[in-house]
Amino acid sequence: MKDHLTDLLFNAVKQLTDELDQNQIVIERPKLIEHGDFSTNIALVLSKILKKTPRDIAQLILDKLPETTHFDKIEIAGAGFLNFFLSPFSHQAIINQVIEEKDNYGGNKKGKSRKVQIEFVSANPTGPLHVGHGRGAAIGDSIARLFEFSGWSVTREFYYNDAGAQIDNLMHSVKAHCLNIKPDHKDFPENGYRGSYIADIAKDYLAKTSIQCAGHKIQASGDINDEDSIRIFSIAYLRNEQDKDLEAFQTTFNVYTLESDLYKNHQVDFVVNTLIKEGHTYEKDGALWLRTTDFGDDKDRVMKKSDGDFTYFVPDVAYHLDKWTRGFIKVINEQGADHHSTISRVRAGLQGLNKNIPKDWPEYVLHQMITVMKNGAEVKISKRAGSYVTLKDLIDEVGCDATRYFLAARRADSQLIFDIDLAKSQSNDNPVYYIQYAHARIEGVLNQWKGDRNKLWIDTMPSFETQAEKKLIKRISEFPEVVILATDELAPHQITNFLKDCAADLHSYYNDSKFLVDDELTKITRLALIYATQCVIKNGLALLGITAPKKM
RNA sequence: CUGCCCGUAGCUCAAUCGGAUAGAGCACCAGCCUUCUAAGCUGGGGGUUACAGGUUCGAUUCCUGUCGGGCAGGCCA
Repeated sequence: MKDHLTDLLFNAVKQLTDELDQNQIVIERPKLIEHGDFSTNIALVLSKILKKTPRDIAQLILDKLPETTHFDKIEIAGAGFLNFFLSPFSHQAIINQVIEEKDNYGGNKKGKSRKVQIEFVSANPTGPLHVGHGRGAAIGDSIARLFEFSGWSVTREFYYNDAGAQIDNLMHSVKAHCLNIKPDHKDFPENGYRGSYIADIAKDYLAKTSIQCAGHKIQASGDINDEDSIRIFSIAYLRNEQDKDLEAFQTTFNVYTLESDLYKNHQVDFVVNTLIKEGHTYEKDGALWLRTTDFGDDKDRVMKKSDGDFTYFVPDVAYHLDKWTRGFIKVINEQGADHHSTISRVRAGLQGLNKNIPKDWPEYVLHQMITVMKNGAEVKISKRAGSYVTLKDLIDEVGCDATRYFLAARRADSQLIFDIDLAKSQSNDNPVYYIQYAHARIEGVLNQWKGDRNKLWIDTMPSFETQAEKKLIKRISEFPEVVILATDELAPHQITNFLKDCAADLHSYYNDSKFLVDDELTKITRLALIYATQCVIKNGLALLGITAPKKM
């Protein structure tokens, strides 16, 4: 419909001037129903070129537009906007289309089955997942669902930093507990983790428990001096915990990549050697440096420390080379904003490999930090201090659906305040229930009708008269465009906003009109409309990983 | 000090890559259930979009500066 309108306008404008190409024609969806179903500002854009007032130009374009069955009315409004109002013929077509496509309505094939990889959460296995990881999970998983709905072949991936100094830290913390050295003791590792979960790990380790992790059984030796065993057991323990939390959050992954494997398979060595060979490195102060300034960084970075270890971003580069080698032309990394400095380093490292990797590859979505409030005070999240608001706590207290909604409903790049008490007290009138309620209400009506909803279809020209009906039809017709927008912008919150509006339109309609009326034609028409709405809400909620209940 | 993100109703957040009268929810006020789910609807109050300039038909959006918040700038991850 939008494309059709663009064609019509382009052909009309061509008769006035040839100084305009097709992609300059912008079709918008007006906010107010009084402004129609579509509108264009083309006359305002042309006023400078044609040296006429926008309203005069709008009239000229209007005169050149051919007759069409799609629109009832086209009018000039405001400063010179052209507003288009859909005809009953179009209303019928839209509703029937939704009913026909059902679960697929709103999706598209723009991805053409191309591969996209989305990495998110990627928490270090040094503690339970907290609210910040939850935000990453909600946003990352929803982006993945959006890409699937847009016809991409999606791989969801989780990267474990299971090597490096923080893991040693973890091991020493657990070991201290095994030796009965508590966090407040002077011999407890200075940078150790002080959360109570460390004691749990130590207890299970001493009890020689076995843990299921990534399909393998990891058995604790119970030997206090066996640091490797403590390390492996601790990682397995925490990975297992994280997996359970993510499962409860309706989030799954296809691939888990371990940092330690990048060392084992010599991928890190390969990256370092290639960078040396390509002449992007130098030695200084006993360390090996990468000249990232060649690629836009403001400072060169150390790759290999004077003690022989690599800095964290070197395996990151190796990991991304691996992604590239696996054929992912499109890669999206969802991370916390505290990682923003790694972007330039990873990209610089990849450029230095001279493998024709695009400069802006991979793409990043960075979510800002969450401020957690509890009992009117800010909770500082610190793994080392052991203060926590875990994802599990949230799911238990607020519920999976509401938590996912809340965390996905805001732009990633705005800081947000999560008030635990407020979330709990409002759990009953949380916006997500408002949307789910609309879905359940429709289900109730359809059940009482007792007809076969799969045979719902409008085959005579419908007469939708009320504002409520027109608004609702316009809304559901916008869904495919919202999906495209949300996917292009990597912004799931567009879906939550849309659903809230869609539910509001439905509730208004519900209070405005009765559906199960005596007149058969009116009844079928109205039921078809709300059934179509139910499909849209269901599909939208699915993009957010939120359930669509039939009863509430 | 430098770079990135942000600043919108009392509070939490939107605003279709520059559009029409800046919108929702919570909170507050007044109405609506003998009829399909009142977890709902209808109406009302509440704004100099941090501030000052600039660009143009038109700015919450783009540019410059100031103020305020967050995150980075470790041979930590």
